[in-house]
Amino acid sequence: MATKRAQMMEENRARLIAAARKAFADQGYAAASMDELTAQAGLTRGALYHNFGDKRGLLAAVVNQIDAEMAARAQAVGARAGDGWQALLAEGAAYIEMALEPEVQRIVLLDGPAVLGDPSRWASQNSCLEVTQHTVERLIAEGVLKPVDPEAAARLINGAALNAALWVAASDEPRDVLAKAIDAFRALATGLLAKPV
Amino acid sequence: MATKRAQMMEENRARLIAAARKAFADQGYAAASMDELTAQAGLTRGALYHNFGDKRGLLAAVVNQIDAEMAARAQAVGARAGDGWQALLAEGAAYIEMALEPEVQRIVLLDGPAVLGDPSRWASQNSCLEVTQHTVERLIAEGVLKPVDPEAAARLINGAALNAALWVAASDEPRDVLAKAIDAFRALATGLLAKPV
DNA sequence: ACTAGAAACATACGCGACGTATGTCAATTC
DNA sequence: GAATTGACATACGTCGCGTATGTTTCTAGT
Repeated sequence: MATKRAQMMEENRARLIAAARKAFADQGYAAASMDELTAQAGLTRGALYHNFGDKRGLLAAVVNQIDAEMAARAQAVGARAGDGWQALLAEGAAYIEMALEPEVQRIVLLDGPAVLGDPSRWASQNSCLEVTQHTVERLIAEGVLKPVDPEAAARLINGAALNAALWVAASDEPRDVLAKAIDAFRALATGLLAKPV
Repeated sequence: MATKRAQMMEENRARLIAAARKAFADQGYAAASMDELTAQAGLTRGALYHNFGDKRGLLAAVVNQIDAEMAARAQAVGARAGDGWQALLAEGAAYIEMALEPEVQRIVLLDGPAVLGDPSRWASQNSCLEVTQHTVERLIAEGVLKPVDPEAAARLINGAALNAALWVAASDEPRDVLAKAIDAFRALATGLLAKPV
């Protein structure tokens, strides 16, 4: 069993993170109580401070988990698309749609940057961003995109997408607004094409 | 003098907002103490809760003030540019540069959305966004831009610009990175042109 | 196998901050 | 000129984070 101790610890960490995802998403980071949160996980604050150091540490762990899931989903969507250019558009649309989920929005887009600082400074620096950047790099190498800085392009693309998602989520008619947002996103993205259509 | 009372109240409001701008920018919203903040302004929490209701109300007032200043600056930059298209690019670059200021970044870009929710829901709905949207609408009417949804385009443009600014500010070599960001921004923006260059 | 040590977690406490309820004083109005 | 309104100060209750101390269980060395 390779240390029953470490196994229990990993399980407790997972339960705390799961409870935190729910609490942070439902009430927001500031309003979430560590006592309630840990009780929900069947533990106490002692476990929390031992595993994550402080409240911010717990948020960081939660963000990393969600970020990894998002990156995996975006990559899957991109892989399913035909050529690289379609993949980039598909990934962008995927980000917009993912950002509609309250959990992603509240934790990753609102509280995350405010509490942890700019995402580029995060330890596991934004897997989402890396996926986009890799796609951009490949397309530049293939001559599909203009030779812009890959990181800059990836940042702007993701920034536009995520901001659009906040707008869509806050609107009264998400379906209409989502269509407009994706439409405008595709238009913007064509600005990166080496040979405009 | 039209009521000395109202005059004093307006002055106190201004002093509180000024102290709050400094405190929120320096320490962040969560860490800023209302006691210190009000003392800095030569007042007490009584004045604060009477004028702004709660801590969020004070932040909202601060955000509105900064937002208005930013919009005015962007508009001035845009007016100074030649044609409408150049104005749009200039405004975008102006936003990126404004977002480099710690006050704007911390208060408007990080804490603002986290505490007050999505900017589109803010009472004095984002003057910055309105300026960009008006510019876009004019350019669409003139046939310079593709007929996309103006609000969507404005949101994406601002989102990209502000996100780029966060990146620039967090980087180790802001000058280099700023150039890359503006470069990529201009490339992206050309995607909106009806007749690509 | 037994003991010693450490680590994971629980419990108890202090500190600080927000929001409210009550009090006070100045300005406006009749 | 007196009363009332309202802007602001003061005092208090409550809550939540972080830390310091205690306890129990698992691992390791002999």
